[in-house]
Amino acid sequence: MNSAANALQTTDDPTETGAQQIRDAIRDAIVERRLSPGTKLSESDVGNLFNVSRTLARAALQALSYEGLVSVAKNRGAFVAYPSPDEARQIFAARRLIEPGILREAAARITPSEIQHLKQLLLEESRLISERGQTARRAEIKASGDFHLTLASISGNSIMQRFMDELVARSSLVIALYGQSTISSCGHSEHGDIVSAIERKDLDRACHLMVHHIAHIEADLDLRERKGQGLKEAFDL
Amino acid sequence: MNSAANALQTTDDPTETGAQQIRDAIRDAIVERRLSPGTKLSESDVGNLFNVSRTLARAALQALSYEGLVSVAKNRGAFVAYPSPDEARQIFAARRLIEPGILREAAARITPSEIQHLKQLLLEESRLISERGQTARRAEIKASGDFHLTLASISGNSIMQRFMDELVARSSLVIALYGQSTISSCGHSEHGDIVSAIERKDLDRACHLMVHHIAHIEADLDLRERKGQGLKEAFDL
DNA sequence: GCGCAAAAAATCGTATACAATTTAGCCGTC
DNA sequence: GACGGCTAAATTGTATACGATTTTTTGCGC
Repeated sequence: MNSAANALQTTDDPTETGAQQIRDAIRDAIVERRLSPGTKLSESDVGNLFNVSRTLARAALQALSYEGLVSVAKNRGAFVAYPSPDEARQIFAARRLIEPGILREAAARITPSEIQHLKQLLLEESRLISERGQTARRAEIKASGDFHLTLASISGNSIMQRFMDELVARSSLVIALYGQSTISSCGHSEHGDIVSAIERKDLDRACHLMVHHIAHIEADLDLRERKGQGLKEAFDL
Repeated sequence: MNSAANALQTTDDPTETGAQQIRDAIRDAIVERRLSPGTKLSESDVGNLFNVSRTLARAALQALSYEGLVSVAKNRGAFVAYPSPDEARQIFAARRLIEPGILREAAARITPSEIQHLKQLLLEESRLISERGQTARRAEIKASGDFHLTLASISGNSIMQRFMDELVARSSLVIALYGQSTISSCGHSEHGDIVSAIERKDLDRACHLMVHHIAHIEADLDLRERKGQGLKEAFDL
């Protein structure tokens, strides 16, 4: 039995149905960049990988398509989403639109222990940045997103939290595709600045920092149309 | 053959798979309040109603659960969502957070023909308000939401548009549950005011109006906890 | 060798079948 | 008459089966 199948046993939350576990497993793989954009996810393959029927594999893929992490083409199958530059811009535009509002909500109801939790996240992030190895890189990617998701969770609005879940996950895909700087942590210190501003109750400053932080992430992208991977374009430059 | 099954034939978009058509049909029924919150949607019943297998019925119900219009409990089945007062507050909080941003985006790129389109919507809304009959009421509900969705579409961000789709649909459920005033059109004139402000390029004013408009809708709700329909609470008052 | 048509394989869309769980009814006991 | 457990019916969870569509391979003529 392979490791993917084993992974399912580990999270034996009885309230979660099989398809949901598979969905979560694949989502993690996409967000942590173990699955590249454009990778074909055939229903049979996914089913075999997790030792379940195509029925469950299909349900999981459908779910991921609602989140925009997988694109399914009728009669052609499912693929890890390959966001276009325009989609990428929309994702970051949405984040610039949403996150300041979430930040205000979060700052208004944040407790000292939650501030402590945020600082803990920052520490963890720093630790991962200094570490080397692919495992650390993957954990770092996730940790960077977790900062934004934690703020959303503190805001107390589970609907906005779900929207942010989607946007952060899709951002990870975009960065995998169009990111330039090898150091994905370019914005880590900005996280710290935002926490500081929250602590000082300087909401305007915090929002300002947040908007710029998102803009910085986007500025690190090279959002030029790439026609398929490994085409003529790759050679006759 | 019943009318629901016929309804499927009408929208013969070959790109839409069967489950999607059923999903859309049920969604419309929920948004137009032909299905009440809490109604049980058994997979077999849905399948029979649309003359398809449980497979497709299940897929449609799953899809609706991702949109928050249907809640599915493991091993217990699917029900038309019965949003709690807290959920209702979150929905409107999310709209207050999102819609001003969408409005700014939309106003920045709106064309004269799109302004014309918005005014057309307002006229249509007025017409429906003056008409009587349940059909007109349902159309009015949809038209009222369409105003907000059209703004989202003008904003050009398809991700935010999808978020708004969900929020507007769920708002309709909330109003069905907790709405007080018989006249759901209490906020119609506010739509007109917003368009006027957009036309004058007075963005701040438009946003201000929008936030208050949403607040007005929410203020018309009686967000007190109702324990199930037809419980003791209904008698020993 | 290259292009193109037809056959073969792979993959998806949907229906049906069976297992597992929940719900409802029934009956005996207190 | 109310309560608790047992059985049967209904409903969901998952697997398998089959037809339809797409993709790949094959084979032929040029």
